[in-house]
Amino acid sequence: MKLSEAKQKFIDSWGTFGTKWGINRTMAAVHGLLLCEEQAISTDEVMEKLGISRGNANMNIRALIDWGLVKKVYQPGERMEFFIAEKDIYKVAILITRERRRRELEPIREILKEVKEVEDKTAEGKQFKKMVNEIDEFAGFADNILEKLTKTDRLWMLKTFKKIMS
Amino acid sequence: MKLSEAKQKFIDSWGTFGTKWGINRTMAAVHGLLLCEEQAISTDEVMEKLGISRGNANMNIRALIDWGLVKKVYQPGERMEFFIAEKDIYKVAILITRERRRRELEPIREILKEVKEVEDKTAEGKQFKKMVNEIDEFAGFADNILEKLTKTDRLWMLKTFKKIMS
DNA sequence: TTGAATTTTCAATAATTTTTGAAACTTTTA
DNA sequence: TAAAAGTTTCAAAAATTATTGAAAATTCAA
Repeated sequence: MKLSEAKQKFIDSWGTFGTKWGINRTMAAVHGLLLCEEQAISTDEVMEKLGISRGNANMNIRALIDWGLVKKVYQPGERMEFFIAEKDIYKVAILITRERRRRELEPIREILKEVKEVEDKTAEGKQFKKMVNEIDEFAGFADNILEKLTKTDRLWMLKTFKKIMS
Repeated sequence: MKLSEAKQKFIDSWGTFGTKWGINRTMAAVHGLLLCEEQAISTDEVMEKLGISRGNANMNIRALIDWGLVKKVYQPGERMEFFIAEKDIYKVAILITRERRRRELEPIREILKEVKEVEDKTAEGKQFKKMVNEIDEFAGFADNILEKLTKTDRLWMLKTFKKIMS
């Protein structure tokens, strides 16, 4: 396999992978492209390499910046903005996990908290409360782990891994 | 909040939550509904309670069965099929994690394995390989943890939790 | 067997999500 | 300050994904 072919395959797959994680295909493809590029590249290069419009490129680059996965850099003498991806995959994983926790776990916990307060003494009501409580307890468990995981560094992660495996 | 209102809110939110996890809204809503029901219910009840068509109800119930989240049961004297959800939230989490690992992590690892084999001695090629290798190493780390997590039970999970937190 | 009850399939339609591209806006240079 | 260079916005269009509903297939009781 040639390098250009391998890069293409990686970028496409990263895009497809993104869709399964609730991220849109193009955002993930832009991320994949930037992971492949050692140097910062411009919006025009992203547009050209992925064959997408300026608006689309701009929006998805901004989204990646919001997630903390991409940084804006300026080239000396250049007026244009250039972009570079965080390459440390542990940091990438932490950033993604942190954002997903915030966007997915927190909202559901709020809902669970609300519906737990239901006033109902019937058997049906008790069963519902029990079910909701168990989900919330589990969500708390997951939340704690994710918080620890995302507040830490590679070393802690490796240590934890060893602990778990022992 | 009344019980019916709380259930409705829970079901709707579970549906929305699903969309963020790459599951379609209706599949998650059917799951939410079944989590609320102590007894097994029929396709017709699912259709009626969620206001969806027979085809839609059928497809999403089958999908939930594929994931192992729902079981088909027969009521004595009834020809119709009834469905009941797994209520143990730890088991639910394990089933979902197992399925997502299979659908999301495995395919990307296969791609990484392929693109790692690129023949290229240039600096650019080396950098690409290094990047892909790091991702694959991390994916392996995640894979191991998920495998352990999903091959085990609630007790192991709690023990692990304590280990991590200490 | 037969046929009524039930489940499944899938082409057509609807709903949702993504993308485009040009206008508006902002920043920088001359 | 003017205008060129670059960035952002967003309504309309395109693409994708989900849903319907009726026909086909299956199951089961008689």
